[in-house]
Amino acid sequence: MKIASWNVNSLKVRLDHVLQWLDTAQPDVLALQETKMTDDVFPLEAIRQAGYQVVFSGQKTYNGVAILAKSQPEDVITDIPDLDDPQRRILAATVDDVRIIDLYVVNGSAPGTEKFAYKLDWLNKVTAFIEQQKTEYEDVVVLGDFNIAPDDRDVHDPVKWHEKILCTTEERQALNRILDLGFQDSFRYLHDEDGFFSWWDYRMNGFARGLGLRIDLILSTDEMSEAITASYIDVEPRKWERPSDHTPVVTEFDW
DNA sequence: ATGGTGGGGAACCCA
Repeated sequence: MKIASWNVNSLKVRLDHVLQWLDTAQPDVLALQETKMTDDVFPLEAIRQAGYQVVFSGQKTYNGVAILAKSQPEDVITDIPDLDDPQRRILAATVDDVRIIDLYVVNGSAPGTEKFAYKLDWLNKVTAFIEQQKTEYEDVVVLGDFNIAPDDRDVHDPVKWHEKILCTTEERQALNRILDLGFQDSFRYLHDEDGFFSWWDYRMNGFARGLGLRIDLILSTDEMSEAITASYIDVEPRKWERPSDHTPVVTEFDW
Protein backbone atom coordinates (compact mmCIF):
# COMPACT_ATOMS: atom_id res chain seq x y z
CA MET A 1 0.00 0.00 0.00
CA LYS A 2 1.43 3.30 -1.19
CA ILE A 3 0.29 6.36 0.77
CA ALA A 4 1.13 9.98 -0.05
CA SER A 5 0.47 13.51 1.15
CA TRP A 6 0.71 16.81 -0.71
CA ASN A 7 -0.13 20.39 0.19
CA VAL A 8 -1.10 21.66 -3.27
CA ASN A 9 -1.70 25.34 -2.37
CA SER A 10 -4.87 25.64 -4.49
CA LEU A 11 -6.23 22.56 -6.28
CA LYS A 12 -7.62 24.83 -8.98
CA VAL A 13 -4.12 25.96 -9.95
CA ARG A 14 -2.49 22.58 -9.27
CA LEU A 15 -5.03 20.11 -10.72
CA ASP A 16 -2.82 19.30 -13.71
CA HIS A 17 0.13 18.69 -11.39
CA VAL A 18 -1.94 16.34 -9.26
CA LEU A 19 -3.20 14.40 -12.29
CA GLN A 20 0.31 14.22 -13.73
CA TRP A 21 1.73 12.98 -10.45
CA LEU A 22 -1.04 10.39 -9.92
CA ASP A 23 -0.44 9.05 -13.41
CA THR A 24 3.19 8.19 -12.72
CA ALA A 25 3.25 7.63 -8.95
CA GLN A 26 0.01 5.60 -8.78
CA PRO A 27 -0.42 5.83 -4.99
CA ASP A 28 -3.26 3.91 -3.34
CA VAL A 29 -4.02 6.98 -1.23
CA LEU A 30 -3.19 10.65 -1.76
CA ALA A 31 -4.14 13.13 0.97
CA LEU A 32 -4.30 16.76 -0.17
CA GLN A 33 -4.20 19.97 1.85
CA GLU A 34 -4.94 23.59 0.98
CA THR A 35 -7.36 22.79 -1.83
CA LYS A 36 -8.77 26.32 -1.27
CA MET A 37 -12.13 25.60 -2.87
CA THR A 38 -15.72 24.97 -1.90
CA ASP A 39 -17.16 21.46 -2.33
CA ASP A 40 -19.50 22.51 -5.15
CA VAL A 41 -16.57 23.26 -7.51
CA PHE A 42 -14.35 20.30 -6.54
CA PRO A 43 -12.96 18.67 -9.74
CA LEU A 44 -14.64 15.29 -9.12
CA GLU A 45 -14.82 14.15 -12.72
CA ALA A 46 -11.16 14.79 -13.60
CA ILE A 47 -10.07 12.83 -10.54
CA ARG A 48 -12.48 9.97 -11.23
CA GLN A 49 -11.24 9.77 -14.80
CA ALA A 50 -7.73 9.37 -13.39
CA GLY A 51 -8.98 6.23 -11.62
CA TYR A 52 -9.48 7.63 -8.13
CA GLN A 53 -12.36 7.89 -5.70
CA VAL A 54 -12.36 11.04 -3.62
CA VAL A 55 -13.86 12.64 -0.52
CA PHE A 56 -13.28 16.25 0.46
CA SER A 57 -14.03 19.04 2.89
CA GLY A 58 -13.46 22.50 1.54
CA GLN A 59 -14.24 26.16 2.01
CA LYS A 60 -13.80 29.42 0.15
CA THR A 61 -10.30 30.96 -0.10
CA TYR A 62 -8.48 29.05 2.67
CA ASN A 63 -7.70 25.54 3.93
CA GLY A 64 -9.54 22.56 2.42
CA VAL A 65 -8.59 18.86 2.55
CA ALA A 66 -9.27 15.86 0.31
CA ILE A 67 -8.52 12.13 0.25
CA LEU A 68 -8.05 10.48 -3.15
CA ALA A 69 -7.90 6.69 -3.21
CA LYS A 70 -8.17 3.78 -5.60
CA SER A 71 -10.78 2.24 -3.27
CA GLN A 72 -13.79 4.19 -2.04
CA PRO A 73 -13.03 6.08 1.22
CA GLU A 74 -15.71 5.36 3.80
CA ASP A 75 -16.93 6.49 7.23
CA VAL A 76 -15.92 10.10 6.58
CA ILE A 77 -15.42 12.56 9.45
CA THR A 78 -14.82 16.29 8.93
CA ASP A 79 -15.45 17.63 12.44
CA ILE A 80 -14.18 16.50 15.82
CA PRO A 81 -15.38 16.85 19.42
CA ASP A 82 -14.77 20.16 21.26
CA LEU A 83 -13.65 21.93 18.08
CA ASP A 84 -16.47 23.99 16.62
CA ASP A 85 -14.37 25.33 13.78
CA PRO A 86 -15.37 26.62 10.32
CA GLN A 87 -11.80 26.03 9.09
CA ARG A 88 -11.73 22.88 6.94
CA ARG A 89 -8.49 21.25 8.10
CA ILE A 90 -9.51 17.72 9.12
CA LEU A 91 -10.67 14.75 7.05
CA ALA A 92 -10.76 11.17 8.29
CA ALA A 93 -11.86 8.21 6.17
CA THR A 94 -11.32 4.46 5.94
CA VAL A 95 -9.57 3.09 2.84
CA ASP A 96 -9.02 -0.67 2.53
CA ASP A 97 -9.49 -1.06 6.31
CA VAL A 98 -6.82 1.56 7.07
CA ARG A 99 -8.04 4.65 8.89
CA ILE A 100 -6.61 7.69 7.08
CA ILE A 101 -6.54 10.98 9.02
CA ASP A 102 -5.65 13.91 6.75
CA LEU A 103 -4.58 17.09 8.59
CA TYR A 104 -3.80 20.60 7.51
CA VAL A 105 -2.30 21.77 10.78
CA VAL A 106 -2.66 25.45 11.68
CA ASN A 107 0.41 27.46 10.65
CA GLY A 108 0.51 29.54 13.82
CA SER A 109 2.11 32.71 12.44
CA ALA A 110 4.65 33.32 15.24
CA PRO A 111 5.17 32.22 18.87
CA GLY A 112 3.22 34.37 21.30
CA THR A 113 0.47 35.30 18.84
CA GLU A 114 -3.22 34.40 19.01
CA LYS A 115 -2.73 32.14 16.00
CA PHE A 116 0.05 30.29 17.81
CA ALA A 117 -2.22 29.67 20.80
CA TYR A 118 -4.91 28.46 18.39
CA LYS A 119 -2.38 26.08 16.81
CA LEU A 120 -1.50 24.49 20.17
CA ASP A 121 -5.15 24.25 21.21
CA TRP A 122 -6.08 22.77 17.81
CA LEU A 123 -3.28 20.20 18.13
CA ASN A 124 -4.47 19.22 21.61
CA LYS A 125 -7.99 18.55 20.37
CA VAL A 126 -6.78 16.71 17.28
CA THR A 127 -4.52 14.57 19.48
CA ALA A 128 -7.54 13.55 21.58
CA PHE A 129 -9.39 12.72 18.35
CA ILE A 130 -6.49 10.58 17.08
CA GLU A 131 -6.40 8.77 20.43
CA GLN A 132 -10.12 8.05 20.10
CA GLN A 133 -9.78 6.88 16.49
CA LYS A 134 -6.98 4.55 17.52
CA THR A 135 -9.34 2.79 19.91
CA GLU A 136 -11.94 2.44 17.15
CA TYR A 137 -9.62 1.45 14.29
CA GLU A 138 -6.66 -0.91 14.51
CA ASP A 139 -4.63 0.42 11.58
CA VAL A 140 -4.24 4.19 11.44
CA VAL A 141 -2.19 6.59 9.31
CA VAL A 142 -2.10 10.28 10.25
CA LEU A 143 -0.67 12.45 7.50
CA GLY A 144 -0.61 15.92 6.08
CA ASP A 145 0.97 19.32 6.37
CA PHE A 146 1.91 19.38 10.07
CA ASN A 147 3.51 22.82 9.91
CA ILE A 148 6.05 21.41 12.40
CA ALA A 149 9.63 20.39 11.63
CA PRO A 150 10.10 17.43 14.02
CA ASP A 151 13.75 18.15 14.86
CA ASP A 152 16.80 20.07 13.67
CA ARG A 153 17.65 17.48 11.03
CA ASP A 154 14.48 18.68 9.30
CA VAL A 155 15.64 22.31 9.08
CA HIS A 156 18.11 23.73 6.54
CA ASP A 157 19.49 26.21 9.10
CA PRO A 158 18.59 25.21 12.68
CA VAL A 159 20.39 28.24 14.17
CA LYS A 160 18.41 30.69 12.07
CA TRP A 161 15.15 28.84 12.80
CA HIS A 162 15.80 28.32 16.53
CA GLU A 163 12.46 28.66 18.36
CA LYS A 164 10.89 30.22 15.26
CA ILE A 165 7.44 29.20 14.05
CA LEU A 166 7.37 25.57 12.77
CA CYS A 167 10.40 24.81 14.97
CA THR A 168 9.48 25.77 18.54
CA THR A 169 9.82 23.39 21.47
CA GLU A 170 6.08 23.69 22.16
CA GLU A 171 5.13 22.62 18.63
CA ARG A 172 7.61 19.74 18.70
CA GLN A 173 6.23 18.59 22.06
CA ALA A 174 2.72 18.68 20.59
CA LEU A 175 3.89 16.45 17.73
CA ASN A 176 5.59 14.12 20.18
CA ARG A 177 2.33 13.73 22.10
CA ILE A 178 0.78 12.34 18.90
CA LEU A 179 3.75 10.02 18.33
CA ASP A 180 3.49 8.87 21.96
CA LEU A 181 0.03 7.49 21.19
CA GLY A 182 1.89 4.78 19.26
CA PHE A 183 2.94 6.24 15.90
CA GLN A 184 6.19 6.47 13.98
CA ASP A 185 7.33 9.24 11.63
CA SER A 186 7.52 6.90 8.63
CA PHE A 187 10.28 8.91 6.96
CA ARG A 188 12.47 8.69 10.05
CA TYR A 189 11.71 4.98 10.41
CA LEU A 190 14.06 4.40 7.44
CA HIS A 191 16.25 7.53 7.26
CA ASP A 192 18.16 9.41 9.94
CA GLU A 193 20.10 11.86 7.74
CA ASP A 194 19.49 15.59 7.70
CA GLY A 195 18.79 17.69 4.61
CA PHE A 196 15.49 16.19 3.40
CA PHE A 197 12.79 18.82 2.99
CA SER A 198 9.17 18.94 1.78
CA TRP A 199 8.54 22.71 1.76
CA TRP A 200 10.50 25.68 0.51
CA ASP A 201 9.29 29.27 0.81
CA TYR A 202 8.41 30.89 -2.51
CA ARG A 203 10.30 33.94 -1.31
CA MET A 204 14.03 34.54 -1.67
CA ASN A 205 14.36 31.73 -4.23
CA GLY A 206 14.12 29.23 -1.38
CA PHE A 207 13.93 26.02 -3.44
CA ALA A 208 16.95 26.74 -5.64
CA ARG A 209 18.94 27.68 -2.53
CA GLY A 210 17.88 24.64 -0.54
CA LEU A 211 16.19 26.71 2.16
CA GLY A 212 13.69 24.01 3.12
CA LEU A 213 11.96 22.34 6.04
CA ARG A 214 10.45 18.87 6.40
CA ILE A 215 6.97 19.67 7.68
CA ASP A 216 4.84 17.22 5.67
CA LEU A 217 4.65 13.94 7.54
CA ILE A 218 3.15 10.47 7.31
CA LEU A 219 2.72 8.88 10.75
CA SER A 220 1.89 5.19 10.93
CA THR A 221 1.02 3.02 13.90
CA ASP A 222 3.92 1.12 15.41
CA GLU A 223 2.59 -2.14 13.97
CA MET A 224 2.10 -0.73 10.45
CA SER A 225 5.53 0.86 10.62
CA GLU A 226 7.15 -2.56 10.76
CA ALA A 227 5.77 -3.04 7.24
CA ILE A 228 7.32 0.13 5.78
CA THR A 229 9.30 -0.75 2.64
CA ALA A 230 10.08 2.79 1.42
CA SER A 231 9.62 6.36 2.59
CA TYR A 232 10.71 9.35 0.57
CA ILE A 233 10.06 12.88 -0.60
CA ASP A 234 9.43 13.30 -4.33
CA VAL A 235 10.99 16.69 -5.10
CA GLU A 236 10.25 16.52 -8.84
CA PRO A 237 6.88 18.35 -8.76
CA ARG A 238 8.57 21.25 -6.93
CA LYS A 239 10.60 21.77 -10.13
CA TRP A 240 7.57 21.90 -12.42
CA GLU A 241 6.20 25.12 -13.85
CA ARG A 242 4.16 27.14 -11.34
CA PRO A 243 4.65 24.63 -8.48
CA SER A 244 3.12 24.35 -5.04
CA ASP A 245 5.53 25.45 -2.33
CA HIS A 246 5.23 21.86 -0.97
CA THR A 247 6.16 18.62 -2.71
CA PRO A 248 4.63 15.14 -2.25
CA VAL A 249 5.81 12.84 0.55
CA VAL A 250 5.34 9.08 0.14
CA THR A 251 5.42 5.94 2.27
CA GLU A 252 5.08 2.41 0.94
CA PHE A 253 3.92 -0.45 3.15
CA ASP A 254 3.97 -4.19 2.61
CA TRP A 255 0.36 -4.16 3.76
C1' DA B 1 14.37 44.60 11.48
C1' DT B 2 12.45 44.04 7.14
C1' DG B 3 10.87 41.96 3.07
C1' DG B 4 10.94 38.91 -0.40
C1' DT B 5 6.72 35.43 -3.73
C1' DG B 6 2.45 33.23 -4.59
C1' DG B 7 -2.81 32.22 -4.12
C1' DG B 8 -7.29 34.16 -3.42
C1' DG B 9 -10.06 37.73 -4.90
C1' DA B 10 -10.55 42.31 -5.66
C1' DA B 11 -8.19 45.51 -0.54
C1' DC B 12 -5.70 42.94 2.15
C1' DC B 13 -5.35 38.03 4.45
C1' DC B 14 -2.61 34.02 4.75
C1' DA B 15 1.47 31.36 4.28
